Amino acid sequence: MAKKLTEEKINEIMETGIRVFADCGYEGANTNVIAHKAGISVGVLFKYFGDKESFFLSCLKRSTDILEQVLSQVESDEGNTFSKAESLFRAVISFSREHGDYIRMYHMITAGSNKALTERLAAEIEGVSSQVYGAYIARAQAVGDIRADIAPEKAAFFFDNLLMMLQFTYSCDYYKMRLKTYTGLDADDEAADEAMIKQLLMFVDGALRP
Amino acid sequence: MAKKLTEEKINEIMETGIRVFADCGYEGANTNVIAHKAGISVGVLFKYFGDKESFFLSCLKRSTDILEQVLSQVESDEGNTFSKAESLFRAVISFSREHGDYIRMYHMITAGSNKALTERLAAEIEGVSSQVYGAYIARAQAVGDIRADIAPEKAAFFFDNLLMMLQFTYSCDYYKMRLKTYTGLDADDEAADEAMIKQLLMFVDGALRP
Amino acid sequence: MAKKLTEEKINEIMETGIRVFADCGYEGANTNVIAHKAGISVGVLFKYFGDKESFFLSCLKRSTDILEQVLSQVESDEGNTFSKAESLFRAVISFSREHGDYIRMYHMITAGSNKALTERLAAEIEGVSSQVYGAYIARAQAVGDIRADIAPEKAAFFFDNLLMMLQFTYSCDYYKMRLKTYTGLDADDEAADEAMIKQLLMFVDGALRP
Amino acid sequence: MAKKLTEEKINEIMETGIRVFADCGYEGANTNVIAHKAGISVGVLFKYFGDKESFFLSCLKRSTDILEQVLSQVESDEGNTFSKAESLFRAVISFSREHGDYIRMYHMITAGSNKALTERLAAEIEGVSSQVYGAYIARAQAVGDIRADIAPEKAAFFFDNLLMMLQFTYSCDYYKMRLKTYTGLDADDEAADEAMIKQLLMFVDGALRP
DNA sequence: AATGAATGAGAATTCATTCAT
DNA sequence: TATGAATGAATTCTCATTCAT
Repeated sequence: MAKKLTEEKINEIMETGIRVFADCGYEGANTNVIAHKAGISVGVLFKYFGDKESFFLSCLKRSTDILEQVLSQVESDEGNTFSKAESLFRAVISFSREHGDYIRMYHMITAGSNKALTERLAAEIEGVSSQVYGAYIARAQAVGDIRADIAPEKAAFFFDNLLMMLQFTYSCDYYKMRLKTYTGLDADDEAADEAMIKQLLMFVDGALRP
Repeated sequence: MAKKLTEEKINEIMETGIRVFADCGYEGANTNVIAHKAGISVGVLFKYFGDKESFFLSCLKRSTDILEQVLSQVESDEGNTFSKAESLFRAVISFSREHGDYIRMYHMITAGSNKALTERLAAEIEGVSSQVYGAYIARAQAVGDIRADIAPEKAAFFFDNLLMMLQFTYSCDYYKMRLKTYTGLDADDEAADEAMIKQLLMFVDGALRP
Repeated sequence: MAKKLTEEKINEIMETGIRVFADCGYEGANTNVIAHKAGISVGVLFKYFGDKESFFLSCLKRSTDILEQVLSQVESDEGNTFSKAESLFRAVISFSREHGDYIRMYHMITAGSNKALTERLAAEIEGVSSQVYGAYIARAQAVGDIRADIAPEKAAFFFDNLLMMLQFTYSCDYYKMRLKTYTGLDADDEAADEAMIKQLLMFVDGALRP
Repeated sequence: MAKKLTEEKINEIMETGIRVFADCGYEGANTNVIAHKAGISVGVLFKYFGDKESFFLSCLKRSTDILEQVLSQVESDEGNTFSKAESLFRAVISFSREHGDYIRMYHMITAGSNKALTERLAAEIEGVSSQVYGAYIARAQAVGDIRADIAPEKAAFFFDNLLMMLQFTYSCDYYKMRLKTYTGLDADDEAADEAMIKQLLMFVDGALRP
């Protein structure tokens, strides 16, 4: 049986890992369970990924890569500053809903539990979104869509802050609850998205427009 | 050996717990290690706090209580909408620096790994800050300091989102790195706070002022 | 507070111990719980009884002593062989009901769990009933109430065997169940005693009468 | 390491368990010790048997099954009431000698320490011997070998009582001592069996014959 | 190369016993 | 002398990792 694992199978394994890590946390995740759910033997898991930590890092890399890909795509689309913001909001919400595991995984690790991991992480995540949003704000500023009195890199930072919270809000149970408590909106109800997006656009517009 | 633990000692144990939970996560934290670091025997830990989960909940309660206390204090202070915002920013930054463990603990748990815990958590954290910020925005709106076209509860929500990210930024290593990447600022350098606060004030002012 | 424990209090402590040991077994019994139930501090328990094992042995001694006392009393009463047997059966049943803990304690230890204990036990229990029943059978034989073809010590042994099972039957839940399964009788229903005693008398009478 | 345990090995593990449980009682038995004695890792013990209680129940089931098997075999053999009784006595003595652990295990649990276990036990042990002896007595009665004035189920009960004590006598140290004290016989000396069997036969014969 | 059974170090929790008060 | 809080060794059970097949 010299049938090496296909790339597709490897991705499937990581997807399973992402799901389990997101649900159970790093320590709480069980490699035996992950292997079983992925339909492989533990032997393969360890042969291909080394050990639990390396496997986790691989999963994390994959999830941030995919997120980055989606955001870059949106940012590079046509459109003016304002309409692009709307597209970004929509993309973030829909991505967070569909791939909540990725977000939660990212969220979990940025909380900095497990010092050793976080440190080894620094290199791995290279600012997922900072390039994307930095570029977005820079372009907006270039065409005069951004007030001049706020430093563009600060603006990009605050903008990203709002988007990160948007991610959490649409993927983590706790943040869904929090949304409900604050605004009465249900994160799982797509019909409510318009209201959220409209208000957020106004908020950001006010904050950034010259 | 027959001297009952003072309340102070109990608090000290919880502080140790908060630090370790914040560093290692819930599953990653080792009760033997916590007891050792706190200078007590494991027996005491379990006698006073029941089991690991209850101990964790006690630690969490303590950290959120203290945060809430600080925020309420600031919010109830004198001052107009604008100056109060500045006070809040300062308070959040300074609290996050001093009690980073509290924030990281909170951050970690809201990421939602360990489903069982998160659920049992819902009741415990009753929106730490939602009342505080809700009240702040409501009062601001009452005196006409807030634009009318954004729903006040949405405004409070976005406002809180920014403050939560501020907390993370000044307490979690990953977010400090992120701040550096975006803005070049060093979260540990207090001299840099003014710039951050000033820019954030402008951002929020623009977003909310009528 | 130089008030030494009264003998009465010591007995009360042992009674508590007997109850708990009988309910939970030796390893299952918790000295802290026993002390608490007895209304004393663990300190006292260990000061007066040395350690858990010694305390257990004291409890055991007490329970067998009391059993022996009751049986001796009955055996030394007036009456012929036959009526004395009936008195013994009644006494055993009523004692087993009232002081089931004693019997269960005895039962437990004779099962030989906890090797170390059983060995140290040998000396402690000096045949609780062998003297009593030996004497009974000897006397019966002396007056010609016992068939000559069975060796009197064997007869006493089989007789005691039946009485021991009677003890278990009226004190241990498992044996109560067993009685029900076999005969339909309810060990807790005193009205059913007459049937049991009558049948047992006939059985023994047939087995022993010349 | 990847060779699944043979059924034989699994039985060997249970035999070890039976021995240790019989020696130390349920609470006193140490799973690490059992695994070590059985030549396996603790991991295997828990993988195959779930937890300590389940393992105990498995051991108990095995020991009662085997006892029942032996008794049923004897009871279904050829022979009249009297000769069958003799066969039963011989079988019980030899089984108790050979598999003393089984008997002590059974004895221990029927003593009823550890309430929870005893209850869960009720269902497991379905009267090991009551069917066997009930059938034996019923058949004897059918052919007129049993006196009519004792109810057959009572007769079976007393008969079983004597056999249970016979089991204890030939497997538990305490009961061996007791035998010695009463009769001077040595339970470990097979040469002495004839005397015991003969006397017991006479006792039972007198008790039951019409 | 893949499997998955076995391993055993490690973690939570209990409880007999001590000893400062 | 009595107390009962504190101790920490011991116990059950888990799970990352290995390696014989």
